[in-house]
Amino acid sequence: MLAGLRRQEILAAAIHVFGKKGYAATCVEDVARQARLAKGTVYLYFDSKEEIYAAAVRAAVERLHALAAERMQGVQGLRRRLSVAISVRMEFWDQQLNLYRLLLTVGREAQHKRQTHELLRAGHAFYLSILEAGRDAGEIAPGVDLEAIAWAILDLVRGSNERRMERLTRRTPQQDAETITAFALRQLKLHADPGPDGHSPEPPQEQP
Amino acid sequence: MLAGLRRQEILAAAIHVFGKKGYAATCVEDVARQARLAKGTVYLYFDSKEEIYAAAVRAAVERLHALAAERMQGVQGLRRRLSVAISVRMEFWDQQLNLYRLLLTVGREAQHKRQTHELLRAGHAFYLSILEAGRDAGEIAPGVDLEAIAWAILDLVRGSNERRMERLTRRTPQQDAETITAFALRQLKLHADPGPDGHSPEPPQEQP
Amino acid sequence: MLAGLRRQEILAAAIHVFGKKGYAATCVEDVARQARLAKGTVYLYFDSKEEIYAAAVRAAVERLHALAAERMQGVQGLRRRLSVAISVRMEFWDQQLNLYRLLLTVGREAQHKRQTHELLRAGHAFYLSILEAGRDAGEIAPGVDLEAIAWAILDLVRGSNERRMERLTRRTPQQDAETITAFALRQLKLHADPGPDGHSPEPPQEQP
Amino acid sequence: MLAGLRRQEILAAAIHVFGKKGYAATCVEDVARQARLAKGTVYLYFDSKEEIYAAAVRAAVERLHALAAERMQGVQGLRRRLSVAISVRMEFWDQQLNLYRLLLTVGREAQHKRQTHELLRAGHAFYLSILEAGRDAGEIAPGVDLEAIAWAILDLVRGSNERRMERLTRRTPQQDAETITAFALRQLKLHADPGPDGHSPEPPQEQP
DNA sequence: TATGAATGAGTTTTCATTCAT
DNA sequence: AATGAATGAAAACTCATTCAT
Repeated sequence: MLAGLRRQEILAAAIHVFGKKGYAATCVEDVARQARLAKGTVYLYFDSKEEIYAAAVRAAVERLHALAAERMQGVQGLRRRLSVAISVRMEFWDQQLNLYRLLLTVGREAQHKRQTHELLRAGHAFYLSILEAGRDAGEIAPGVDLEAIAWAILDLVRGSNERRMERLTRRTPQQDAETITAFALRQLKLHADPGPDGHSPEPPQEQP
Repeated sequence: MLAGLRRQEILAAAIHVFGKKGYAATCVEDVARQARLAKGTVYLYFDSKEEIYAAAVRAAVERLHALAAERMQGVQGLRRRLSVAISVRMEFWDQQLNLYRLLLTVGREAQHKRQTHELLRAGHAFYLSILEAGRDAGEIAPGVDLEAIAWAILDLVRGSNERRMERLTRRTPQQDAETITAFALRQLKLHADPGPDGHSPEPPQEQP
Repeated sequence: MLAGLRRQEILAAAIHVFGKKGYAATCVEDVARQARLAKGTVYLYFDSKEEIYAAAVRAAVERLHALAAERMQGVQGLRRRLSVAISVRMEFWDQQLNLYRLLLTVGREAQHKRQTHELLRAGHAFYLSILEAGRDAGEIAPGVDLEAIAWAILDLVRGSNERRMERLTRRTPQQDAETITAFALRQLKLHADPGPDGHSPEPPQEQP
Repeated sequence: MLAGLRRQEILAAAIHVFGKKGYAATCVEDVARQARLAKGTVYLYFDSKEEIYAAAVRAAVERLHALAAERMQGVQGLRRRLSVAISVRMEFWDQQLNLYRLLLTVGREAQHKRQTHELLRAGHAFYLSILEAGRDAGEIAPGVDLEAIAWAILDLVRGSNERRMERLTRRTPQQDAETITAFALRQLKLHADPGPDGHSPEPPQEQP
């Protein structure tokens, strides 16, 4: 039963070429060639080009969720949890820039809207749950609009990823993650924490 | 000689259908049908499908820049200028959601990268110039990373627009603009100003 | 009644552009532009693109026949008549290289075969009648295959014109006409005549 | 792997329909239909309609050159060599009248000029080399314009082929080849040779 | 008469999908 | 399971012809 393996190979190939040339500009033969298979073989594992795309997205999202869950294990405190949450998502997409690009392009075509919305909502829910846990633990004042902040984090993470993808920035995912975390904490009126190694990730910059 | 008018009609039709179905999924005949013209007629006014897209973007950008310049006229002070800058861009795109969608989708196709980058850079430069003017006027402390904040504003504006476009939010562009302005001011360590009508756009929310 | 004049102008324009770009590659608008008219106007004078071509050929052929008849007026003797006949046709086409090109290309398309055949037959008949008159006058021995020689003259004239048209030769129509006349006379077993200015157009070159 | 065979089939079909209707008037679907294939299949073997034409010409020319080289093998003496050279080319094209027609039509379209020139030059060079070998062997007097005679042979061969193609003559290629050879020899001031079977291919016809 | 905007049939080309081997 | 030749629907683009002004 190598069927599962073959599927993985094809998905990896699909992510690669879809991400590089875009969905419309990529033909199934490109995917097959990248997977070192014949065109017909791809159709033994997937019913259509469309399905390949859907499966690729689904697989990536599952891996992201698994990775995020794993990395969040045992991390305590709002500051630490938010920092890890932002870092893990940024680093994950940074490893998958081709797929990320794919999501951004293809995800807007009318036919893929639904799937893209799911993705966005899932990302939003992820950050929101962390923030809400912080509020429930009393770390955040009750009046703050956590929904808006969760969306803002999503927006900032996406923008950073995109600039990196388009080579409009030289910042590393780690640097961006720190900056975004600091931004978020400032919105939450929390002081930036001193960081794991005892010094602040960002100078206080307090006005006189 | 209604050539100019016809072009406008075709552009409007193109923005409509491109925005709805995406660039790749739309055929020139769809555009023609929307404009109540025959396929061939479209080619009397544009050399190619590609050129229609380019013209649509160009026209929108010019209108945006003209509108922004006009609305910024005579607005003084960092807080006011930033607020207007964010509002004008949000409202403009809110009027042009189909075109905005078009930019987001098509703009990622490899062939349109360059044009999209120009657009992003122009947006970034616009916000940055306002911030830098504020720093030069002594309204912002010198150590703040204005580049990062300009990018962040861009990201947040884009995210807001997109959520409105995808009906993931019920907030108005005005509400979002206020929130983003407040976010930005907080990053800049400025106090939110009292607003033109004498009450703060956002409660102080200071932590105890 | 300028209708006739307009037709002539359009035909001249058509010959120019058809000859330059070929029949298929030329669109009616090209013809109209060359004639400094609008596309629709051309259709007031001709029913179709096809008809323009037919009329252009017909007009040229009529002019050729008129010119040939005029130039042959009063020319006596086989040698002189053949020389003039070859010269006049070569020079005529040399003035009309674009139309000549047109005949060569378009004339082969299935739909124009009949017209092209007429043309070839007319050319053949023209040379043949001169040769036959020479034979009837006792200038040519009875056994010679005049039909074949008439075709040969046609072939050689066409080849010369074509090489000139394609710039594969630097010879003038006059030089080529002399050479072909000499070739023909040699086939007819007549000695080349001394020419109008008293010296032979070609050295005798008799074998020792 | 019948790819080579399919290509041949498509080329044969293309030569057939291009030759019949002309290049411009034939659409790729016509070629496909003649080859009993679907339109798309043709594009598996050729990149464009243009390439089909080019390949057809190339293939024919290669076959012609191979055939000519083979048939010239071991043939000695100017008379014999010239006779074989003319015969082989006439017979070859007589077998390929459709392709010949194609060359004549398409070859004049502006875009194919270069290829057609090559063809003409190659034909000219072929005859010229035979004539020059004859001169070098002392069989031809030095003053004769061999270039012009080589062009004349080309013109006459072409004319004969064309008349046969257009059914304007009933002569066989062999008959025409003999006549043209005799013409050529007469221009070269050589006596027509008695032929391989002991009788002259053409009655002496000497003038009294 | 003259115009040129509009039309839509026709052409080249691509590619997702099928299926005989 | 794997292949890749074959298919034909669909798309971009052209241009002869018409017709309202």
